[in-house]
Amino acid sequence: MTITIKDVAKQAGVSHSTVSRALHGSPLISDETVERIRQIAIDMGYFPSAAARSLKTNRSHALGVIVSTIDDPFFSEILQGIEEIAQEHGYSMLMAASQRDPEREQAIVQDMRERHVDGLIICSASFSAGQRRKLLEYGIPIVMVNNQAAEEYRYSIYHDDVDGSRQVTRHLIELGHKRIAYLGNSLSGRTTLDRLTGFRQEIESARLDIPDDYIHEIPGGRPEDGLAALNHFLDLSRPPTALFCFNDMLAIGVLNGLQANGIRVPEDFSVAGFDNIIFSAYTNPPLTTLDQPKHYIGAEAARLILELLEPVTGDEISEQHIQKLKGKLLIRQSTAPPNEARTWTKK
Amino acid sequence: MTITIKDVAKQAGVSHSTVSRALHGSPLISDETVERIRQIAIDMGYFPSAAARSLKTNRSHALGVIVSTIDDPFFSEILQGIEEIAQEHGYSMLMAASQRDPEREQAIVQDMRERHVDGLIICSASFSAGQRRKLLEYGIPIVMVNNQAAEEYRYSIYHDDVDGSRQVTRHLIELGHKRIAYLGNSLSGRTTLDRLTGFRQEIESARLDIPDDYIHEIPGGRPEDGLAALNHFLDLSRPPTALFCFNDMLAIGVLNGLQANGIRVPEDFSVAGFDNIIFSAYTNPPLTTLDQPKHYIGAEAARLILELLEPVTGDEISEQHIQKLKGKLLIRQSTAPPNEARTWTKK
DNA sequence: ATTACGAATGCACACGTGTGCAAAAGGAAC
DNA sequence: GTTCCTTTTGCACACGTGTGCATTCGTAAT
Repeated sequence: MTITIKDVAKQAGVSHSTVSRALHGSPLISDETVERIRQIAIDMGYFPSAAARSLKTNRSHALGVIVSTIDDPFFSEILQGIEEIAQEHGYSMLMAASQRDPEREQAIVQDMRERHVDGLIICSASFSAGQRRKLLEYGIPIVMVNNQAAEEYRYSIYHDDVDGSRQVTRHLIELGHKRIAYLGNSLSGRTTLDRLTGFRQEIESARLDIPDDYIHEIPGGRPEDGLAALNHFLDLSRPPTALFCFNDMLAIGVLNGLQANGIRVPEDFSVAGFDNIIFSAYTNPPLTTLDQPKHYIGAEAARLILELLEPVTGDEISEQHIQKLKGKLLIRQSTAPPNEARTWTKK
Repeated sequence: MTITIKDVAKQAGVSHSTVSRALHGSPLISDETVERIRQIAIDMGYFPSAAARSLKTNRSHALGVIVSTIDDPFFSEILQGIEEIAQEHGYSMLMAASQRDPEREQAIVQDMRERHVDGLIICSASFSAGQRRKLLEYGIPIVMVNNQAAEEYRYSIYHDDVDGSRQVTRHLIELGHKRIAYLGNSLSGRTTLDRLTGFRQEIESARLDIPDDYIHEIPGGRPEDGLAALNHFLDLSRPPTALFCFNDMLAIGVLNGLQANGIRVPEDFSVAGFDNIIFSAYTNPPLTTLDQPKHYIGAEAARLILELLEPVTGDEISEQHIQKLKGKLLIRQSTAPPNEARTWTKK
């Protein structure tokens, strides 16, 4: 038996409207009645029904979060940032993973609409344009995080991948490397393209000449993918002396493969990653990478969407808010000046 | 303007009840009307309001998931397992992180009640008995995952940590180690105790004698904690030859610290972990650990709670369902026979 | 005593859906 | 045509809240 606002009203000898107002701290109700009703409500163990409230107010006080996959340490940290801010502001988090499957994506969007989430944060590199249109049409505020079509949305938070990539590449060049390769993840859409662009810009401005097969893209971004992709570079007649990986997970796999082949890092070969996930500080050797402010990105996304929902008076909500965050190069021990003499042979 | 069931009814020239029934495939409505109404609903872009439905039916079709922290690769994989099953059955996932903070925990429980989640999965080593009582009293089905008080709940899925721990310890003993230490995480409540128990059982049955300071507990389970804790063991006058860590993250930190001290693994020192998180295959050397079926644990938890909500006819729901899953020892390269002669000195 | 007025409270409806029950419609049998 | 049964549909209420408006009460001013 759920106990409702009416039960409290009966107990207090007032109407249910009075109770409703009292619990909301309406100035229409005298302080003493407010206190009296509050106490009775607590004593009776009353708690409001989110469903009823939502039905009446058209607000769910819930944020939808769509992610491509949960068990990726990169997204995890973003999620953590989102969750903290949401909870702090009394919002709940409805989470779903699309697994890059269009059907799932559609089902999720449908569900978010039915559940009337107040706002939506999408942390997925790719997201169907059709679904996006549906959501906009329906008028639900969306904040995109690190999306490939970031500028096409009104509200978007993303990391400046071009800049980050240039920082890493410049670092490798400054170490003296001339044969630098890039390993991308083709599933990541524009993210990998941006990083490739930054890479190319620096290569070009240093007037280096990079053969086509120094740029290699694979459909995946996990350690095992990096491990498998390493052979492509090692098998080249003139292999690179440094490899810049799309993300840390790939880099971790690469480090592993190099180790297995007896190739010393960084003496014989330099490796750099991107993201600075928690483990990159503990690889052997610790990984040079770009520290992307993941937690902050998540928190900012949450703050932005909340701002859209509850505009602070005086604070103008701009028509468009696109925030581009810059990361910081983190030099650890996986990069060093090149050893021009090839000292290793593939096992 | 949201379009409702009534709008559809008007358009179709029937009453809203007919529409409601048609959309639910009620046998009371003729097939042709069902089809006609379905089509109209689609054309008008109608979609039901979860709030209204939930208010009326007292079911939210949402599962609550409480986790102590999101950005832990161990929990991530469990979450992934839960999400897949939930989505498959048309349930949404309401997620919240307690951060081991009692206040947050209470706020979350309150919120889950208000939102009327149909069932709750709690993946948190510790969970306040008070909150638990509240939830039970309110009649909301709970499945505990890897909780320290697993047997006190009616429904619980957990990993047999004692058994797993024995497998790991036995492995170390069989390698010939006699000076084996255990590094625990005091924040993990019974989980660490179980692993310690398993450890002790094997030590005892092998008639080994372990000094008290070979057992060390710290309040944390991340790489940096393991790194910091390593000194405790290295500073002993008679240090161990093998260290069994509460989890892989600690072990990763330990490996790092050993590396920094120039202590070779596994030649000079053996290290074993627990959980088999994704990175433990890529440490240097790859980590010997206990493979806990994380994804499966999550999926089973979701299946169990769904079974409680939608009992399959004929399938008796037992009064209590406690599932104890066993993991498998995964021998990699971080463990080897001991080197009795101490070959290293702490830096 | 009457009027005026502000403070406090209750009435009644709405939000969008589901469902028991009555009613209507359509045949079929007499 | 009447009766009876089956199939299909509509009426009306309920779920738990929030809120505009009317109402009541108490008090002060006239």
